[in-house]
Amino acid sequence: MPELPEVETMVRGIRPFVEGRRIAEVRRCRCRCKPISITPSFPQLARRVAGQRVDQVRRLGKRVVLDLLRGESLVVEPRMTGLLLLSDPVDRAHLRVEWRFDGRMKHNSLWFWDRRGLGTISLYTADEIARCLGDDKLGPDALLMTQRQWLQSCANTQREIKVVLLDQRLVAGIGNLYASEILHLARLHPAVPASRLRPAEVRRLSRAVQAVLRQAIEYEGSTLADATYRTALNQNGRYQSVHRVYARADKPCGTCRTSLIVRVVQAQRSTFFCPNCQRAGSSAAGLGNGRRPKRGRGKRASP
DNA sequence: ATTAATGTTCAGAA
DNA sequence: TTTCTGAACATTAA
Repeated sequence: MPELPEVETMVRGIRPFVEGRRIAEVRRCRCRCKPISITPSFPQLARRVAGQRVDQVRRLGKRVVLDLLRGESLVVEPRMTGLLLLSDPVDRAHLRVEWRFDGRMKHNSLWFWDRRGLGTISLYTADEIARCLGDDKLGPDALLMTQRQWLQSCANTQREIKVVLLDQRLVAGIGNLYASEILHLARLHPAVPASRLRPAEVRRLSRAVQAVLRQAIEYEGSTLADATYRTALNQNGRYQSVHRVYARADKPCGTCRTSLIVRVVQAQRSTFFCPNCQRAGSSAAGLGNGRRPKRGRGKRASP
């Protein structure tokens, strides 16, 4: 499930073979699955993109953006099982779209592959990007979010911190897998209301976000048991070997070796955590500032 | 054979 | 305003 590290890995992988090149042709691959969502229609998109040169490849939250020299942008949203590939994939059954480039390099095509088909491809003008993916729809990138921004965002909502991490309007890039890993590293219980986190805890959270995402990028993302996620060159990610909690229900916690990892459901999605390392009440025992009840804001504002 | 589970986003409801 | 629910989809496991 491509989250920030996987999408960043896609961007870095395809960049050398895509930036600066001219798109000769866009083709829809024939597969018998239902067609994925393409905006505007595929023929229109293909016509507007053919002959255009790619200026820049970048990541916007969990999306890959190909800025074209003429000013429009292709936005690829992998969602659950979407991938960008440079090398001809083994499973051709779920290829969706191919971009062919002019010239000859080691790789001359870019494919969008998507087993479940929830992914989308859109061609946007600059206006449309601002409207559909602007600051009101997408929070700061998780790698750029400051401690101050975390403090502010956490103070503003009573929702459980795990659920908050998944809210792309608050912070862009974190998904279900990394949310669990981040909270484990930060030693925070996933069900704590965000507004109840103390400053020291928010600081741990902010640092854990950085640490987990950076290392996950270094390891080129997580390829789970179903082997869906692959890098652009069709390699496995390696961060799954670092996972402490995700998909490890009933296994011993690798950190404390005392408790078993627990799976709970929050907002209809699995959360994994260690009930020993991630206690609901106060943790941060050793750190100065031992206040606890203060964090008021508990009562509803009456209208 | 049916059913549940998987996770991201968005529309629409509470 | 804020938070919650279900639909979209393909595949696998129970």
